[in-house]
Amino acid sequence: MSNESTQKIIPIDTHKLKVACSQCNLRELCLPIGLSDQELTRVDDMIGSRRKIKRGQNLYSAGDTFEAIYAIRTGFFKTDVILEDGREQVTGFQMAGEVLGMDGIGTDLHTCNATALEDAEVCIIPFDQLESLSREIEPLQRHLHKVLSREIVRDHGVMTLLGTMRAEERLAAFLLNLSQRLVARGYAATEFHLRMTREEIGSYLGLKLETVSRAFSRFQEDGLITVQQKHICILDTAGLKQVLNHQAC
Amino acid sequence: MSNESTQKIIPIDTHKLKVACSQCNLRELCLPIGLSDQELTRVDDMIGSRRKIKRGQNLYSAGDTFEAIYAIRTGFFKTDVILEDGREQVTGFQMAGEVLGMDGIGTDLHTCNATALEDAEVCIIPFDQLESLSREIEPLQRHLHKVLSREIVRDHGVMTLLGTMRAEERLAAFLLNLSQRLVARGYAATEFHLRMTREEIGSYLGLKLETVSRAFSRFQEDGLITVQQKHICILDTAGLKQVLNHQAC
DNA sequence: CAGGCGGCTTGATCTTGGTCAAGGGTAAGC
DNA sequence: GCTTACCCTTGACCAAGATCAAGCCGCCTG
Repeated sequence: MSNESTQKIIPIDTHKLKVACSQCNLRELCLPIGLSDQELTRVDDMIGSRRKIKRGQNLYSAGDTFEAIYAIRTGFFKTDVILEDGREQVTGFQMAGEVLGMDGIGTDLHTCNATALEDAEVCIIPFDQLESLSREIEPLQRHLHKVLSREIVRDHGVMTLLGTMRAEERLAAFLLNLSQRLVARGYAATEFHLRMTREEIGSYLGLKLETVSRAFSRFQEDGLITVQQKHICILDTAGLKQVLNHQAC
Repeated sequence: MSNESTQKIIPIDTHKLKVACSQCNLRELCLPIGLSDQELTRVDDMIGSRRKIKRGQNLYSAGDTFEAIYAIRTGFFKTDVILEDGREQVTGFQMAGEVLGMDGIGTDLHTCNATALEDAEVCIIPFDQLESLSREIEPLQRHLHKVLSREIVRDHGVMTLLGTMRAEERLAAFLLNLSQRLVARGYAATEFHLRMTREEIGSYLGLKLETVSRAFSRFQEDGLITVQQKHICILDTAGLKQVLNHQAC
């Protein structure tokens, strides 16, 4: 993975270094399958550049003019909305292979902040070029629509979580979702480092950080997981799923 | 407005009666502005038929195969997700000029139920035809993307409401949002009939029906609104907005 | 017109999660 | 290596909203 970068001797401007989509191991997450070589080349040409974002920096902020969407190559992000009175709502956590910035299409302004929770790199997908290309490449168009739609469905899931679940159910759902997405990327399902703080988890789940902390402790007491700061091991996936289905009290 | 229909003497099968988009007074809500006559004709051709839905019936249900999205001509809908254990989360209320069904694009299956809360009529927009046409008509493509994106942003708003607001703030936000959307359709801003039950409002807002009822009563005591069953008058819009900004206790 | 039902309101009580506070661990910076 | 700052945990207490319960209103149906 990091072979490429550690072996390089000659200094290269990585911003200009082109890692073609056609070569990217995240391809199946970002692009439709079944594109012809020629079509893939055109996609490669569209994604002209990449951008590195340091931990803590914003990829974009609410109010920025919308020009592109972003495919995450490496790193981990949160998106959030800040209310006038300062309250924060984290609307999602995004990892490699996922797409950021679609909130801006509707108004040509970004409506939320996207912040790197660890050093990250994204592919910049200029949206007008994407629209143009997807008018010509039908599978690309279809894929874009699917990505947009899945975001809507994902949001419905979060609404359901916030509207109907109690604290421990929410955290169980959160851990299981994270685990599942890591598996899809080839990582271990049961052991991982959280990139976000308890407060950010709490904001996402509609809970206070103390409640998140207590729920972690409770899960640990019950033998469902082990917690050491941000290092989580899931010991009993089935048990976590039961927490989810155990509705009410 | 209703001149057209009241003046018709000859009985006509309204299912076959074509009310062209080009003639529809909701056009500016469904379609981009600036289409040429020729383009509008092609859109008219695409939207082949309409469908009436009786109060209480579903336009589509979770699990149905996805084939079309729907533009509401008349009536009022709710969309909801039912969890395995029976819990319901209402994900939105939709009125004339709004678009339903975009949750199905991602998986080719609808992921929620769309239920008419009053007798309704929708325009059926076959999605493959819409994709095809939007590959040719750039403003149509752009518009579709904006509609999808705005749905995402709307969902973020609901997530914020569910994640950070207390009961009375939620209800105030709900009433103001409803009022604003009615105004955009030429209705009175301050007086309207709720089409949904307290329980459905509660599900949408992540509250129990009793809490919704109490919040209504509280607003009435405070002189912000009058409530008679489902008939609402907003007496003090500014006051409701203050409830929203008054954060915490 | 009577009866029944669905939906709404209101009160009393309980529970979950929020709030406030103290203390400890870890990692980054001097 | 020490200090500092951030993050996390845990406890005690509190309050918002859920739950349980009773009764009412208005509408639909027979």
